[in-house]
Amino acid sequence: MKGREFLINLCKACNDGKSTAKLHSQILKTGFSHDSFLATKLTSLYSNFSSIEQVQKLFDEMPQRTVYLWNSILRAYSKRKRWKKTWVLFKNMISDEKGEENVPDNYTLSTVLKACAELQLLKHGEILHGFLWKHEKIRLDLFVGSALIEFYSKCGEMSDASKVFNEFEKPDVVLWTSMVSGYEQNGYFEKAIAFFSRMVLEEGVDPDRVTLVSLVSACAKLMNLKLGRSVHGFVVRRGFESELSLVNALLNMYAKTGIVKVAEILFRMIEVKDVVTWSSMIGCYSRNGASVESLNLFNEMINRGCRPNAVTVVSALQACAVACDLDEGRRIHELATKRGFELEVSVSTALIDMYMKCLSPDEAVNVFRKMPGKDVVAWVALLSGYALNGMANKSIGIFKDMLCSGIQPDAVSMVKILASSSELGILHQAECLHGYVTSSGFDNNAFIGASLIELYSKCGSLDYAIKVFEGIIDKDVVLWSAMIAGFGIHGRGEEALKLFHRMVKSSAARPNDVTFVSILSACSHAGLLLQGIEIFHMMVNDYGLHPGSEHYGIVVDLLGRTGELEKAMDIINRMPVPVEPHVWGALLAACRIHHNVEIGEVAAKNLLCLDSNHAGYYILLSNMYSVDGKWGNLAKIRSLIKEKGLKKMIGQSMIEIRNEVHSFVADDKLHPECEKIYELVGQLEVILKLQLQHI
DNA sequence: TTAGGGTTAG
Repeated sequence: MKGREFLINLCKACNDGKSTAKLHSQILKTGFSHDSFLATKLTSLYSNFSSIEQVQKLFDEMPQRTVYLWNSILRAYSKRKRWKKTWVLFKNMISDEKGEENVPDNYTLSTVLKACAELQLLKHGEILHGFLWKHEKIRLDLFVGSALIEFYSKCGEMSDASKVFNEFEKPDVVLWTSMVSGYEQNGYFEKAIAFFSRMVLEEGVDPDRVTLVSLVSACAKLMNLKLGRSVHGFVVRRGFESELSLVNALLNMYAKTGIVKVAEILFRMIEVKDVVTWSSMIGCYSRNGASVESLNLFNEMINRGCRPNAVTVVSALQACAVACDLDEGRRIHELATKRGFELEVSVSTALIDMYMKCLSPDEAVNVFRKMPGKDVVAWVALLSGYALNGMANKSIGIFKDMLCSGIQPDAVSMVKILASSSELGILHQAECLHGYVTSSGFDNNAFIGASLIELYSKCGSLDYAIKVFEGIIDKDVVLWSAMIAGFGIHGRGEEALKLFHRMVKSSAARPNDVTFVSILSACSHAGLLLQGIEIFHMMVNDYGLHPGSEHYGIVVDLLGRTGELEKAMDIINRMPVPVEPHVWGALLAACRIHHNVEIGEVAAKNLLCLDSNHAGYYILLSNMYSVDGKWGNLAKIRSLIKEKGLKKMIGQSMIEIRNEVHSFVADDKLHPECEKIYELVGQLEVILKLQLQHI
């Protein structure tokens, strides 16, 4: 048996494909090819160093198939994430006539359960679990236990995962971690944290780096920066800073909670970055509106030789969408095509979103057409994109097509569909969608409720909006804000104020920055100057909120409408946040109304510095000149518009006849064209809504 | 021969 021992030693020395092949030929030469131990060793060596085809070939040639050999081939497929094949092989294993000891053991079960988890084969996994009831020794193996927990949590069955966990008297850190991450991945973030606390405080189990990754992810999802920071401290104390997955999780936590500066410092401190590190930081910038930084980092990543993956591209495309940078978006599209992940659902969807936000709907539609597996997110990106590009009339058709394709909307998509429909203002359509919401059981969703209120408000039916609002018992801040905004857009400022005070006095909801946008603009539209200013002070002094450019814009609008142009100018000069174009725009519009060319020119100058390609602002300025008879200046502006080739999107009118929506350019020909339609349909029931829509 | 983890789209 000397030769066998020699071969076994040779196995230990094998560290690449070449030496494995050499060993294989020696085994064949020395006549040990029937030795099941050597065969298994050889299979796992091939599994490590060669292609799966070679492993399979070797397996097929084996005269005897022991459970060890089966385990080796199952692992070879599982390691390569070939889950379907792993499952099929397992089925072959249990019905194999060549096998002598083909009863699956703990190794087999943990590998196959993983395949069931990845393939979401709940029933199959449950049968395997049933089989284990007769084999306690295997069932209580820690590896099988963690595989079972992972299987149940990937199938969304956390109560079953918990039952498995409770069977273990002394679960190890991996089992505890499997539960923590199971809860985290199924959206039970509080439970994940509670489970972690139990593990550490009650059971005295020392968390390792993997446990901490799941914990940090839960903190990020809950925006629990306090706990997250303390975990960061723990990571540093324990010397886990070199664990990239953990640092990436921390980076992501700061990114998600909007602490960009800290994320930036952490990012620069990471010496060896991987694609996840880069993608997280690029995504951090995109989500926080820093599109220039995001795209610069994307280029830096490529220059440093790190290959972007689909996730990186999605984040970079978001930055293009934020910046309206169509050229850069197209370049990234090309890159995605070259790298072969253009057709991945998330990439295609991000492309649709980018093209739509860069106002190039045709390119978005091209991407959508090419997509192989359109899911609800892709459909909704298209639908919202049309609304954004002033073609909300197409949205409802897309929604119908989506339902016909068997795609069911979720809560987020319902919100988007309602928002797109609100661009049209067709009451009949709103009622249909409301019916759909009710029949699909989305009634109690506060976000959907708020969208319905907005939709009915924009369709002119404030009564329906109030009905929806009063019908929801647990009113949260989103709902209150939506209703206040509803009163606001109807010019019913007093009622908006009344509702705001009711909210403050009689509800648990605390007004946030959005609520203040709603109430301030309600005051502005109704010309309630004093009340508006009072609300603004309340926001700062009573609620400690920091007004953004949007709030300042409304205050400027408020002062501007009532002719307080100097005061408005003063507010702008003292703004602690960057002045965005719309603030100067509000002042310029006010100057036009009140014929103040002097301040108007200051506003225009600043405005055009910030955004020199917005045709609307030039037109606003030229209108101001024409009202005041400054024809020379007017001519200059007009020629500047021509020179720059700027075009203002033309307003359109929509008319719905039966179930068809028709749009017209809103000029003098509008009415005759409408009449034509009337003639066309004769005595048929016409018109639900006629609305001038500025695109 | 075996385990648990980090980035993305509406």
